[in-house]
Amino acid sequence: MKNKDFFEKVYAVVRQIPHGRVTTYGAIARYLGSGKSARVVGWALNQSFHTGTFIPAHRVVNRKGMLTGKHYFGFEDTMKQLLENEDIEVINDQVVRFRELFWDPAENLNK
DNA sequence: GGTGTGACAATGG
DNA sequence: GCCATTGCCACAC
Repeated sequence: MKNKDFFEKVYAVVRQIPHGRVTTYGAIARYLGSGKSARVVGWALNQSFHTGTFIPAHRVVNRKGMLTGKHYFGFEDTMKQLLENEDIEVINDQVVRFRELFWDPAENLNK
């Protein structure tokens, strides 16, 4: 098995994020079992664009609920628009009620 | 195979 | 509770 499987898992989890919900890199990392490889999760999303594999990365934010990677969408407004389309309030690149919209894959997907 | 980087997280002050 | 530093894992060069 190649370590690239890690990327596949990341993509799979992000795709399984329900509509109108958001999650954090750390939650995904823990779900994958790495736990401390939260950075790799974000990195995988960045590579996903390069590989052509699109995933709702706008639903994935850091633990602060901030849209750190909005710039990677091409246009900063793109990520914000997508979130607004999901009934998610985004103010100043920050998800409002992020704590309420937080979706933990480890509990919902029940690994 | 070692070094550097990265859309982070946890801990300490 | 916020700011600064450290640790961490995976991938590219």
